Amino acid sequence: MILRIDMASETPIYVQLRNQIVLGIGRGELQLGEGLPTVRQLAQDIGVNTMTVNKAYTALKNEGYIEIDRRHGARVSPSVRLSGEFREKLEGELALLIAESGLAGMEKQDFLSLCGSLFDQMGGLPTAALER
Amino acid sequence: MILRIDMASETPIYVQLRNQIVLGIGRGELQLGEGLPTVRQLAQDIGVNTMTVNKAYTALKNEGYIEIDRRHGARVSPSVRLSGEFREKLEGELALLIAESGLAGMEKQDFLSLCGSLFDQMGGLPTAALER
DNA sequence: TGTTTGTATTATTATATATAATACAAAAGA
DNA sequence: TCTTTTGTATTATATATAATAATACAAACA
Repeated sequence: MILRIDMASETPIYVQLRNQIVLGIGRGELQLGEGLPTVRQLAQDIGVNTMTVNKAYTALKNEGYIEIDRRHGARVSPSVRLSGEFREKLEGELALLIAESGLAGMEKQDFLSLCGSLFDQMGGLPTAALER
Repeated sequence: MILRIDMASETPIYVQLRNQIVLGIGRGELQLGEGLPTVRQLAQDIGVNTMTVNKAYTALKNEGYIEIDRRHGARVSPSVRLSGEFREKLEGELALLIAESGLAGMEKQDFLSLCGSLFDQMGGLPTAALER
């Protein structure tokens, strides 16, 4: 899996790492149960400190995306989580994106089409087979 | 318009202000061309520094949401903008939200319904009348 | 017994955020 | 003209976050 880190971005490196890995799981580029690189390996590959990678891994672990075992390192969690607070976060961020999109001249149907298209690109989702 | 600022949030106050105002414009709570409070007034109302409010206003101005005139203060921009870079930002943030939603067990149709519902709540959008 | 794993610790640097206290130019209105 | 109000600029300070560096440690393996 290819990790794209923008050192000039205002988004912290560990957040970029966390986001890229969530995207990788969602797209199916990272299989459920698959092992992730060690913190030292990944830190060396992208040229950052080990603690920066560790911070991303710790965030992913706390959110339930990965499991960390001192024996095998980090691996994608074989199951998914259903956080109650996630719904509120989702609605808040979606409302802002939709307000911005509408004010930028985007039509409702175009927005929904884009969402549907992006959803279809997620090959690693457990509900992908149930899509109607 | 009611501004909800969470002083304990990790999101900077000026970003919260910026987001709330964008949402207000999108929902129609702030009419196009309507005047915003002065930086001193708003700063006093919510109990923050004037430069914090100024930072939010400057961001909104640079994004094209508001216009600032030393005579009348800040007012909602009567027209909308079509930034080319916005599309990339939108797709990136949407892809991440969709990956998280799918991994949380949310189905595609539920996500699209939520988006449609949020879109309908935006009463201030110039395309609202064209909705099919 | 070494090696590798995630993790903890301590220190340092840089940047972002927010506040405080002023100050200034431009425009409006009395 | 004078005063007020506007956004904005400046300088300083305090705090928090982010990232790095250099180690160190316990747990689990081969």
